[in-house]
Amino acid sequence: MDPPIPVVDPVWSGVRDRLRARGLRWTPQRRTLIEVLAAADGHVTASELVERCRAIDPATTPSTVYRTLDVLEDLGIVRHHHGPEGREEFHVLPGSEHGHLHCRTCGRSWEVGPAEVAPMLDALRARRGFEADISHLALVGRCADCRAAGRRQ
Amino acid sequence: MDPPIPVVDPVWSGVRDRLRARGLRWTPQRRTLIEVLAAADGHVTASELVERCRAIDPATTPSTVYRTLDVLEDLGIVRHHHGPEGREEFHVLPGSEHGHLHCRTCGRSWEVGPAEVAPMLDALRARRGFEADISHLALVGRCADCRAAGRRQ
DNA sequence: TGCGCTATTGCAACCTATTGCGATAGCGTG
DNA sequence: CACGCTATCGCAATAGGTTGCAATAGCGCA
Repeated sequence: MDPPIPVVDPVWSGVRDRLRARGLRWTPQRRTLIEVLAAADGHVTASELVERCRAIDPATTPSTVYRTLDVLEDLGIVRHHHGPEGREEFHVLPGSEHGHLHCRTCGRSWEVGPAEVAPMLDALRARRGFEADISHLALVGRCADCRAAGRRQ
Repeated sequence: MDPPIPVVDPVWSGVRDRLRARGLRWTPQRRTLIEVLAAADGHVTASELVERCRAIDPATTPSTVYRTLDVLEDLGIVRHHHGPEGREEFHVLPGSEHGHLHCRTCGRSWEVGPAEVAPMLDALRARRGFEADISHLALVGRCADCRAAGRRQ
């Protein structure tokens, strides 16, 4: 048993079984990461996750976290996309698929729902047969506030 | 063919003056990078550029290349965006502004012109006031060939 | 419960990219 | 043409991220 995690959320409680069903294993390291992810909200960078895991288990190794994240992405439990600096950012599922807007000037970011990008995705699919993955989409630019304020770069 | 690079292209021949006009300098290291860029076609990663510079001048230092690329981007001579792995890729101007499509399965990439994404950009501008930078756009997904062939990941 | 297969871990080395700093060298000026 | 200001260079150190490999430890099975 694993008492330390009174996981109630069915998404998280099912992870163990989903791993096993694939012949993968449920390890203390993975348990730690799941714990961190369950508490995470919105976007987190990989290094933030490493840090939070270390807060729980100081022995946490970066490589383990990165490899586990790959596994979880395979399972569809997390999604990653590349932030404005090219760093990986993870987004915890469930939740609707969405892309991201990053303001180059102030650094804030927003989510864009499927509806807003659907026309473009449809056009790409129709004209080129290219099926784009919206959850990996990250648009960089300038937000309304920064434009109004005339702020640059 | 390309002889030893008697740069004729006005874009490249003008770089020196554009640098000077800004109080910046024309150095052998920058000349080397310009030479490499002039010969480059399409997209190149930063490390490819470092390597090619080393082929011309073995003493080339990575930091110099990276810093020079920043300067050239300021001048609007190159653009960078983040490839599927999050690595920086540079694109040489001139040429129309465009985004990129990366096939997750086969790794190939294509360019998308302004027309194809304009509707989305317009919608974002109208609804959120967000001015997205198309040249920084990179969409990841699966191309027509891979979809037709039923290839996955 | 004990055994064995093999997924996973942790370490260390490596790669890409960035930054601080003293030394060097463009280039505008006199 | 020499001088001096300062942009740029090269080095070394650092950070984020990845990978190969030997050792460890889940977990299915008898």
